[in-house]
Amino acid sequence: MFRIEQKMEKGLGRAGVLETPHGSIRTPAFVTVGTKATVKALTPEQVKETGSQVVLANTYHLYLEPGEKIVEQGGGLGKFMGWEGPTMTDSGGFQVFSLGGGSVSKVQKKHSNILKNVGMSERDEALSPLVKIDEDGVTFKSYKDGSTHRFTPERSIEIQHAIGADIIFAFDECTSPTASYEYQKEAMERTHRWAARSLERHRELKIENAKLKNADKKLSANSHELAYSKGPMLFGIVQGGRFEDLRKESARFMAGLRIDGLAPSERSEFSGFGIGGSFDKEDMGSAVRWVNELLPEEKPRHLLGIGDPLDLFGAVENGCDLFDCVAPTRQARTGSLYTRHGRFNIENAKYKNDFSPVEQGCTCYTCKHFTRAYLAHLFRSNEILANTLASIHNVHFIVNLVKQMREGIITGTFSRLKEDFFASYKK
RNA sequence: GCGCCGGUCGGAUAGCGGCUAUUCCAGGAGACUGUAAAUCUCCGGCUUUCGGGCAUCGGUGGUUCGAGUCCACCCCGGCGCA
Repeated sequence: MFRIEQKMEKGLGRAGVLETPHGSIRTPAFVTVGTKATVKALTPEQVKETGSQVVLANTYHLYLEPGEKIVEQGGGLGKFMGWEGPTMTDSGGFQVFSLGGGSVSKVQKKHSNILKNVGMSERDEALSPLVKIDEDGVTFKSYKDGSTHRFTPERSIEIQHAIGADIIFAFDECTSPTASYEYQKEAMERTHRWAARSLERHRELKIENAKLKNADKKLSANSHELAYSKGPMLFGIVQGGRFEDLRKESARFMAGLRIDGLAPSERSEFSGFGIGGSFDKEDMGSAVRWVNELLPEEKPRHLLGIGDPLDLFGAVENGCDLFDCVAPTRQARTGSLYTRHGRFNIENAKYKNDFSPVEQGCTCYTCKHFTRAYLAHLFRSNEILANTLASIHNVHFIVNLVKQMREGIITGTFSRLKEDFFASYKK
């Protein structure tokens, strides 16, 4: 299922291949985000042309609209959205944070003011308008109409099975970076209990599904195992915030979690791991290392929600295989474009008459056909093509940056790639 | 020439005697890390010792403790009548 092709000589980085029913993913890989079963502003064909191998959608959004049953009836996530490659769904755990009020980034720069307010966050979250957490699960108020909905680990897994992605995630609580140690620990332990429940429900659904298939096709007992082995891969999510002991505790827990069934084939454990929650910008790499040193080497690791170019280097060399992030697409739509010299805002006055491409030498469709002046015009006149062309460039940039890191690992030139990039990329 | 209506930031507007002149657009800049995001924030006259201070509603006078708001005249625009 996951095969390591090449390991870095020093560091935890590795290049591998993750097999899914919808094709293989060559890792490290950037996963393009398509929350509502669409990568905003892009057709699946355009997504493919950026080099994206896999798309991640969101359980909570699809549950609210159009409803997981519709996606299921539509043939599952990939077929429904017209994407032929591998797919993933996030569990909805991130919405515990993002709908939890406040406008705090989950990645914090050290010494930022927000960290000085430690202790307020539990209260903030408790008082938040859209989310309420208890031991059993989370009560959400729909961001669309204010109606109340409830997610438990079991429910999230059921919905994800219905949505039908190749890789799904355990239901977790993504905490705020302002959370105190005490709260972070409490939330992490709850996430561990939810992980066990996610895994158990996942196992049940796979058995049910296998029995259904067997009954249908009158297959032999032997093929029971075959059918059972299909179905989505479930990744557990390591939490623990920015605290080393919690991160390590969480990694050990997730790595060791397994549920025994009646038959050996019914034993269940995670197929891979997500690394979630909040980080300090400055030592994200080491936070990831704490975790990856403890996770089993032979399983893939997905660093959730990280996509800043500089962060990606640190994560790759510390053993992460997959990344997803809304930044390339969101920033594209707000006029912020990546180049190897840094990011710039195409709406700035100086680009009105700049007839060079977004990035010299870039091979993306946008750079091959259009100028900065044209994009600036599209953005200023609010034309929807602006979003498309900008998204094509940004996604292409990030996807190919990670692809270059993969090649760097294979050819032993990762360090030089990193040095060169850090030298030219201005934050 | 007479009558009516109107003149508030680059444009469009709110304001019917009292606090810091409203909002939208355009303009300038910034933010964005598992998407409540084609979103959000800030700026916009002069001056400052960075606490603030001083201006400002076509113009000039006036009434009033206090005027963008009321009055008079003037300037400009629109409409109507000659």
